Amino acid sequence: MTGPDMTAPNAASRTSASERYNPQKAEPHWQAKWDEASVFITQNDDPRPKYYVLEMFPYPSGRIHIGHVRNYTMGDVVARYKRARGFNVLHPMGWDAFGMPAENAAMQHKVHPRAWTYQNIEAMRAQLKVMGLSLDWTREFATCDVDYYHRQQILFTDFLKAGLVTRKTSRVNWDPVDHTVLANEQVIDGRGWRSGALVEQRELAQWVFKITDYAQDLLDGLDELDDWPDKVRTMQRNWIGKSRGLHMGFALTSPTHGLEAIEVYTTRPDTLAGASFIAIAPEHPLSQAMAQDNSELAAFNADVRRSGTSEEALEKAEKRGFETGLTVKHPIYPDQTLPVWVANFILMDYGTGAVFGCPAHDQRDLDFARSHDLPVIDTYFALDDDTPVANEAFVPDKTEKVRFVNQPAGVEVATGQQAIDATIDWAEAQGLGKGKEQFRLRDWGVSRQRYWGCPIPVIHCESCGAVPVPAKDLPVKLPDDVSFDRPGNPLDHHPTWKHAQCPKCGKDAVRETDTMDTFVDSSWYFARFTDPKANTPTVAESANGWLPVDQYIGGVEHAILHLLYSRFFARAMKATGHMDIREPFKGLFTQGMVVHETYKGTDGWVEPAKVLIEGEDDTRTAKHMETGERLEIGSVEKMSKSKKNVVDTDDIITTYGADTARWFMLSDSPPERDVIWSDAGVEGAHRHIQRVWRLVNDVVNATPDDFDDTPPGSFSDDATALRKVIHRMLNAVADDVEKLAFNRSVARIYDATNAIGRALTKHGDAPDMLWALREAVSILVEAMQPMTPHLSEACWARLGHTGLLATKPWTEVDRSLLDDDTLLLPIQVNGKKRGEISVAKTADKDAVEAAVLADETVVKLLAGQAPKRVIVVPQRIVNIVV
RNA sequence: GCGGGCGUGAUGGAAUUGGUAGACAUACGGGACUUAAAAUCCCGAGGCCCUAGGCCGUGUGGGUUCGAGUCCCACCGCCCGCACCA
Repeated sequence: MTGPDMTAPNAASRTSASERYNPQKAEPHWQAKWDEASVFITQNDDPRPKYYVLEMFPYPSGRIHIGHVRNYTMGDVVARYKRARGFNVLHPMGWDAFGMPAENAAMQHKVHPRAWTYQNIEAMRAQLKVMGLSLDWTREFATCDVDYYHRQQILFTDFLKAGLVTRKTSRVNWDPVDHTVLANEQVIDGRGWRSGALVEQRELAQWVFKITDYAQDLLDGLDELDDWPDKVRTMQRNWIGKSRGLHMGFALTSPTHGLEAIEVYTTRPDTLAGASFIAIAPEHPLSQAMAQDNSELAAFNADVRRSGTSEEALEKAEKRGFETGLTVKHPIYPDQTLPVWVANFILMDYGTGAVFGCPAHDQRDLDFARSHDLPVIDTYFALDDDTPVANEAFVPDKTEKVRFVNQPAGVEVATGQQAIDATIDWAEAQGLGKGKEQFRLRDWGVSRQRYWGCPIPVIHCESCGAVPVPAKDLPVKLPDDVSFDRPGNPLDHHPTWKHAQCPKCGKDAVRETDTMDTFVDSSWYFARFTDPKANTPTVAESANGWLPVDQYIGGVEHAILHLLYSRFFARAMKATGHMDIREPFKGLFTQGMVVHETYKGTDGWVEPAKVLIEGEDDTRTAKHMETGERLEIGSVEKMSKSKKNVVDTDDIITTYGADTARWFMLSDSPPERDVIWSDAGVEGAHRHIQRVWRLVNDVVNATPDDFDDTPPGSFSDDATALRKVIHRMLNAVADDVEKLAFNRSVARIYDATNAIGRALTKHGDAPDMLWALREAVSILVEAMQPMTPHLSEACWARLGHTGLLATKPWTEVDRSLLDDDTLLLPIQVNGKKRGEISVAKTADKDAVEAAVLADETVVKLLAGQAPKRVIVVPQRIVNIVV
C-alpha cells in the first residue's frame, strides 16, 4: 500500500497541546513559501493535461467584498484540487478596469480616472493576496492597460474588415444622467441599468457589432453546453428569441405614400382567416409619413413615444389606437377589407412593425377590438365546444387538436402547429408571403460617449468616410490631460486629441471620440490570459491549447449580457483567425450571493458591526452598541452600501484568518444558493480550524520518538474502522469537489474529524492505531488543503512531512477500504422499517431471503403467518409483504 | 401573462436519484474540567402517546408502487428571469 510519508518529528519540535493555531503568523509564512517555490506559476508548454479555472474578474471599485471572497474561494478550491490531480492548471486574475465609476470619482474628488483605478487595483490585489489564492499573478493585467486595449483595437479593426462591425444610424437608448448610450440589454424596465434614470430615445450614429449574424449559431451552441446551468441556457434562448412564422403583405385598397401593401409578420398564420384589422407601430414609416399632414396622428404618435417606456404606461397596458382611414384587402376573402390602425402596443423593433389582429385567438387583439368596436371572427373551436369567443380569446396549445372553419388550406381538424405549417405552405404557393425565421436578438451597439474606455480606432474623413486606424498607428492612446468640468465626453472637448490626418488621403480629419462599451473589454480577457504578453491579441496556439475555460464561476447576473457577448467574440475571433474556439466556456457555475440581516434605527440603517443581538429566534432583539437604541431587525438582503449590511473582509481576515473565511464560505449553503452571513457561522468555522490543529498536535504528541513509520502488517478492528472512515471521506470529498458540492465535502470532513477525535481518546496508544491516526490526520489535512490551504500546510509540516502540500499529488485511496464485506440491511414489513440484519455483501437474493426469514425478530413479527411476498433489493433493503 | 426553480426539525441544509428521512453544522439544554469565566470534552434532542413499544411526520389533497422527500395529477405559497415579441 502507499501510505503517506511519515517521518517521526523530533522531540524538540513538540508543542504543548494547548497552543492555538495562529493564522496571523502562519498565513503570510505559507504564502511566502508558495511564492518562493513559484508553485502557482503556469507554463504554456507544460506537458500535463490542461485545466483552465476562471472566476469572473472584478471591477476595481476599491474594496474586495464578501461576494468576491465566496467567488474566488470556490475557484481556488477547484484550482488546487485539479493541480493535486495532476493537471496543468491555469488560474489567472485581472481587472475589468474601464467604466463609469472612475469618471464619477474624477468628477467628485478631482482624481484622474487612471490614478483612481490603479490605486484601487493596488488595494484590492493586496486584499486578494491575503486570501492565499493559488493565482498565477505573472499573467495579471487590467483592461485599462494600454497593452490590453491596444490589442482590443486590433480586434476591432479586424472585425471591421471582416464586416462584423458596422456603423448604423439608429434610435438608441440615451441615459440622460450618465450622458451615454445604453444597449437594450442595459435598459431595465425603461431605466438605465446603472443610473436608474428614465431612458430617452435619440437618433445617433453608432458602431455596432453584428451579433445577429450569429443568432442561429449562438442558439445552436447552447445545446452543446451541457455543463452550464439549464437556467442560463434558457435565459439565453429566450433572449435570442427565435420564432418561425409568415411574412406577408396586405394589399392596400388604394396605394398611398408609395406603398402597395403593408408588410406584416405573424407566428400564428393559422388565425389568418380571423383577421379583422391591421395595426402598425407609431414609428412605422407609413404612420410617420401620414403624420406629416395629419396633426391628430402626429399628436398621437408623440404621445405614445413620450409614455412608451415608462413603467406606469406598461403596467396600465391600455390598448390605445388611432384609426387611419386606410383599408387593406383580406388575403383570403378579397371582397372584404380590414381597417388600418396605429396602435401603441406595436413594437417597431420586432418583425415588420405591423401586425394583423385576430381578436378571437389573441388576448391582446381581443382587448383592442373590444375597446374599438372591431369584429371578432372565430376561425376554430375546441373539438367538443363551439361557443364563440366572448371576453377571453381562445388560444389553445399548439399541439392541441382544434376544429377549423373557413380555413384556406382546407384544414378542418388539426393541431395548431399543423395548421401553421399548412398556412405557410399555402401562402407561399399563392405568392402571398414567405415562411420566415425571426430573432428577437438585436445588434450590439458599442459606442459610448465616455472618456474612460477603449478608444474606437477610427478616423472620420470628409472624403473617405470612416477609416480604420492602420495597425502601425495603433494604439490610439487615451490622452491624460482631460477635464471633467462639464457634462459630455471629455475626449470630444479635448483641444487637440481628436484632430488627425486621414490615413487614406492625408487630409485633416477627426478622430472617433466614442469609446467602447466596457462589455467589449470583458468579452475576450479569458483568451488574453492564455498569452498575456503577446504582441497580437492572442497567439492561436496558446488560446487553442488552453481554451475553452473548463470551469467558469461567477454571478448569475451575467447570465445574458457578458456570457452572450463572450460567445459572440469567440466566434468573431475565430472568423478573423485569432483562435479556433467557438464556445469559450465549457463549464459554467453561477454562485449565489452573500446576504446579511439588516438593522434599522431612527437615523437609518446601521452596520452589523455596531449591532448587539440579544435573545434568540422569535425573541431576538437588536440594540445599538454605542447609543443603546433599540433597532428594528429587517429582512435578509444582499450586502449593499445603502442598507449598510456589509461585512468587511479585512475585519474577518484580521480576526480569524483567511482559512476561516474560506471555510465558512464553503460550509452549509450549497454554492449556487445564497448564503447568510452570520457571526455564529464564522465562529463555528474558526472552531473547526482550531480543532484540526489541536488534533494534529495531539497525534504528534502521542507519537514516541522511536516511532516506526513502516505500515503495520495488520490492523485492529478499531484501526481498520478509522481507516475506512478516512479513505471513504477522501474519496467522497473528491467526488463532491468535482461536482462543486463544497458544502457536502465540508460535512464529510467534519464527520471524519469527529471520528479521528473519538479514536484518539479511545485507543491513542496502540501502535497500529497510532499509525492509522497519523495516516488519518495526514489525509484529513490533505483533503482540506484546497479549502484551508494555510492550515493544511502548517499541519503537514507539523506532522513532519517534507515538501509543500500545495505541490503534493492527491493521495490514491485504498479501494479495499471503501467496501465492507458485510452489510447492514434494513428490514421492512409492509414498507415500514422493523429491524436490521447483517449479511455478506456477496450474498445472493435467495441467501438474503433465507437469512431474513430465519431472523429472530422477523420470526417474532410474522408470528407464524407466511409472508405474501419478500422483496430483496441486493445491497439495499428487504421488504416483507404480509 | 410566459418560462424556470423551490417548499424537509428552532435554523442552514443532507438523503447513494424510488430503498433506514433529518447526515454535518448552527442555535439550545444537561454534564465534566475550572475558585470562576473562556476554551475544550462528553451526553441529549422531529412531534405525540405514561413506558416496553408504538403512532404520526418532508407545503395541502389525491394517485402510481412491495416501498414516495424523490415519480404523476390538482391546489397553495415563495423565489428568479422575461414581459404589449405579433
